[in-house]
Amino acid sequence: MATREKGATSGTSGTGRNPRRLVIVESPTKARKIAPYLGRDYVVEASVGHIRDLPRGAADVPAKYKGESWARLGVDVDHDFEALYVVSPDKRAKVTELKSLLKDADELFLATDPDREGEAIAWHLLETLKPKVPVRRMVFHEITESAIRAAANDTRELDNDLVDAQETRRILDRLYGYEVSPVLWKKVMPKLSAGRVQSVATRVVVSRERDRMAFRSAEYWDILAKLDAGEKASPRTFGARLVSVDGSRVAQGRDFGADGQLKSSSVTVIDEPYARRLAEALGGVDLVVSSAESKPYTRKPYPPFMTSTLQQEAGRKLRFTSERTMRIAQRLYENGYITYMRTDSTTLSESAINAARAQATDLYGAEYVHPTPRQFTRKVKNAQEAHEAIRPAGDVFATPGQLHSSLDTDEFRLYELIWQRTVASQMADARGTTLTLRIEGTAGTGEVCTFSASGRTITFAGFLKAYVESVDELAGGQSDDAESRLPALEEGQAVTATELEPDGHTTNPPARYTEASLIKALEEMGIGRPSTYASIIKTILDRGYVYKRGSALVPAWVAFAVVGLLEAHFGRLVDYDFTAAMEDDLDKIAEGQAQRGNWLSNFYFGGDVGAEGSVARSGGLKKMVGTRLEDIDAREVNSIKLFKDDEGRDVYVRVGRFGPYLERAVKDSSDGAAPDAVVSQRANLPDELPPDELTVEYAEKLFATPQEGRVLGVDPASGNEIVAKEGRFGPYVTEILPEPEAPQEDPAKPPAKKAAKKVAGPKPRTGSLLKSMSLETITLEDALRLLTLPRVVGNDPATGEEITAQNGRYGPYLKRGTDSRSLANEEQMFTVTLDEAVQIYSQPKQRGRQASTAPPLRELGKDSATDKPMVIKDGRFGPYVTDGETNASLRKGDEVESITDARASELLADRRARGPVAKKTTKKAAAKKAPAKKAAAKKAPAKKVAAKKA
DNA sequence: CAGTGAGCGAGCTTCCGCTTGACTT
Repeated sequence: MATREKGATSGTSGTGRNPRRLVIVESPTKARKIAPYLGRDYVVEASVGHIRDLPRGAADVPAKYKGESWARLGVDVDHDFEALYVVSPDKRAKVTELKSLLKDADELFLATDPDREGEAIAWHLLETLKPKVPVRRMVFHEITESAIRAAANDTRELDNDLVDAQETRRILDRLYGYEVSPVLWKKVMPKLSAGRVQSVATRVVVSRERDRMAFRSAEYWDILAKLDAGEKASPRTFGARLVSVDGSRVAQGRDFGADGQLKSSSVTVIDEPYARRLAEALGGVDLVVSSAESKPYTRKPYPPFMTSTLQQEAGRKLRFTSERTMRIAQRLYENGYITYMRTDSTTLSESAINAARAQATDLYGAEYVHPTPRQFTRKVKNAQEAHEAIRPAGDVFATPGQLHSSLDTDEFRLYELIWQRTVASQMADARGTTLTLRIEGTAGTGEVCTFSASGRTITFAGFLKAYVESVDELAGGQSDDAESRLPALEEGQAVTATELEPDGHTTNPPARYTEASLIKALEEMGIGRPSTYASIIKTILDRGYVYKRGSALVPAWVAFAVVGLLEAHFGRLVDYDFTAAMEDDLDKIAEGQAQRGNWLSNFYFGGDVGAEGSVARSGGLKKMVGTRLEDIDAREVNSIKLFKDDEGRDVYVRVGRFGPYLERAVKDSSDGAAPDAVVSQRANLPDELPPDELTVEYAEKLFATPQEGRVLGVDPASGNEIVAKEGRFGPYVTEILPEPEAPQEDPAKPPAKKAAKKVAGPKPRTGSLLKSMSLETITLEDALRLLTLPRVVGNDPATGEEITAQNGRYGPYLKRGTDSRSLANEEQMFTVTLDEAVQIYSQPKQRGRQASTAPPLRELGKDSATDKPMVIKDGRFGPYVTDGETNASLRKGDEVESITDARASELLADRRARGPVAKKTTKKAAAKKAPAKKAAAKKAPAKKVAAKKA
C-alpha cells in the first residue's frame, strides 16, 4: 500500500538534447487533439480515466490481504483508513503500455483534468508507474494551441491535499455503500444497495410519491368570459377570467393546500351552482375596463449547455433518455463535432464566444447579437469546472446544415440543439410587453365582478429566434416565447361579453419526476457528477427502486421499504444536506485545513465532536450499523402502512420475496375460531400499479378478488382449470376445483359452519415446478405431468408396502412407509421402475456425513497451521478445501487443479479466523422473531428461498 | 401464498466517479 508524501514531484531535467516528454491525459480524444500542439518532443497518451481503485470485492483483494478483517471494505479502517488500491483488470494493459512509453521519456507530465478526480488520477499514475524521471503536473482549461503550450511551460507539483480530498470522498462512499447495503440484504432483500447518491435519489422519488398519495384534490370554479372590445380593437375578442367578487379574490389552484383545504380564509371559493348563477346574472350587463397595466418584458438567453441541462433539454425536446443523450454526445465528441460532454461549466472560451457571435450575425443580423460578449458564470453547487460548456467544436462552428450528410439522425438532432443553444447564448435579449387588463361589471344579483386577462406580445424576438427552452410537460408552465395578444384597451373603455362559461377545475398533485427533472433536483443538491447523472438513473432502475411509466419515474414498493428503513435508522445519511456538508468538509481537506484521517474516523467510529466536519458529527457509522442490525424489525420495515379501510382496519403493503402484496388483519371467521381471533387477509397487487393509484376503494376490490395465477388451460380428464402460481415454496401448478354449491343463505342462521365444511372438502392437486421449468414458459402438458405426482411405482415385493415417487423439500425421492431415499434427478420421478426402486432401497440410507463421503477431488499436502492433511471436495456450494475439521470454499479465481497447499492453508486460516459468526447471528435472528416459522425457514434449503419475512 | 422425507463447508450481493472500447446480438 502506498502512502503519500509531500513533494512527490520535482523539477525538470537538464540534458543536452531536447528532452522527450510523456504527457498523460484522461481521454484518448483529448490526447489526439493536443498532440499536434505540443510537437514531436512530446508523446501524448491517455490513461482512459482512473487506472486503480479499491477492490470491488473479495475476489479482487490480493492474497496477501485476504485474511485481513478489513479486506471486504478494501480500507484498513484501524490504520488511518489506509486504502488498498488495485489496478483495475481492464486497465492492466494500459498500465503496461504507459510504463513502456515512460522508459523512453526524460520527463513525465501528468495532464489529467484540473479537478479533484483528475488530481487523484495523476497521483495513482505516479504511484503505479513509479517514474524514475522528473514528474510535473500540467493543467489546462481550454484546448487551444496557445493554452496547451502555456500549460506545458507552466507546470506545477501535485496537490496532495486535493488528492486527499478525493480519497476521502472515495472512502466515504465505499464505507457508506459497503456497510449500509448489507443491512438492506438482511432486512429487506438480497442484492439491494444503498449509497450516498442513489439513496437520496430514491428518497426524492419516494417522497414525491408520498406527497401524491397524501394529496387531496380540491374543486373550484370560476367563469371564463369571451369579451368583445368592438370592431376597432385588434384582436377584437379575447378571453378573461373571473378573479374577484365584491372585492374578494376568487380562489385559484394555488390557494389550496395538498390536503385540499384553503390555505387562507381571505379568498372566496366558488362552487358550481354559484358559478352558474353568477354567469347567468352577468348576462347582458355593462362591462368596463377598470385598469390596464402594461409592463416591459425582457428575457435573457439561457446559458450554454452543461451535462445536466443538455440531458434535460434533450429529454424534453427530443425525448431522449439521459443514457441515449450521452451516447450520442460521446460520438459527436469523438468525431470532433462538439467539446467535452461531461462538464458542469457554462463557460465559453473567447474563441467560442466569437464564433457564436459571428454566426448569429451571419444568420440573424447584427441587431440580433448582444452588444457585448456574454459569459454565464452561474455556478452549480460543488461545480469543479474542469471543462468548457458543451458547444460546437472549433473556432468556426459548423452549421447543422453543413453536417447534415455526415451525421446520423440522432447525432444531427443533438448537434442542432447544442448549436442553437450556443449561438442563442450570445444573442440579444428578447423584448416585448405584458399587458394586464381588469374588467368590471355588476351582476344582476348585485355582486361586483372583476375579470382579468393578461397578454404578452414580443416586439423583438432576439435570441428566441434561435432557441426556446422547453417546459417540463409533467410540471406544466409556460414557455418563454408563448404569446397571447390582447387589444390595447384603456381604462374606462366598454366591452361586452359574448360568452360566459362557468369553468370547473381541480387541483393536481405534484408531478412525478422524470429523468431530466430528477437530475436537475440532484444537481441542485450538489449530488452526483456530470459523468454519473445517467448512471444514477440506471442504478435505481436496475435495483428495482423505480420504474418508468412513459417518461415518469415511479417508485416501486421496495423503495418505500428501503427509504423508510434508511430514514428511520440512518437519517443523517439520506439527509438532503449530507452531500453539501460533505463537500464543504472536502474543501477544507483540499485547502489543508482539515485532516482526512480525523474526518473519516469521526464518520466511521464517531467519537469526539471535533472540528473535523459536520458530516462526521453524526455518530459513527460502524456502531450505527451494528446496533441497527438488532434494532431493525424486518417485518415492520417491510410493512408500508397505507390507510384505514371503512371498518377502521389498517391496510398495509407488505414487501415480500415474491413481490408486494396487500394485507390487513380481519376477524377469523373459520370454523372453531375463537371469537376475537384475527387472521391476515392478503391480496396480490397488480404489477407496476403506481402507489398513488392504490386507493381505499381499489384495495377493497383487490381484497375481494381471489388470488390467481397464470391460467394454463383445462385438464381434459377432470375439466378443471390448471393455473401456475408463485407460492411460499417457489413456483407450482395447481387445479381450480369447481365451486361447491353455494349454501342457501339463511339470514337467521349464519352459515359459517356449513360453508367451512364444504371448503374443507376435496383438496386440489398441486405440484412444484421442476428446476428446468419456469412460470413464464410452463405449458399445460408440463403441468398435467406434474399433477400426476406422487406416482405409485409399485408394491415392494418383500413387504407389500407401496412405493411412491414424489417431489419434496429436498428434491425428488422415493417413499415407502416412513422410509425414504433420494432420487438422482427429477426425471426419475416419472421413469423409475419398481425393480430400480427395490434396488435403491437395498442400499443403506445415506444420511448425514455419510451422504457426502464422496471421494475427494484432489488430495493436497498438510495444512501449515494444523499439520492435518488437506483435501479438495465437491459440495453443495461447489469445491471446498477441508482438513477434516474446518471447511472453506474455494473462491473466485481458485482452481481445483492448480490450487497450492499454501493457498489452501490460507483459505482455511481465513475461515477459522472468521469463526462461526454467521451461524450465531442467524440463530439469534431466528429466535428473535416469530419462533415457530423461523425454525422451518431455517431448515429450508438455500435454493428454495427461506421465507424470512412471514 | 401449496405442503413434503435427510443434513451438509458458504460466498456473494453492495459504493461513486473517471474514461473507452471489446465483446455480443
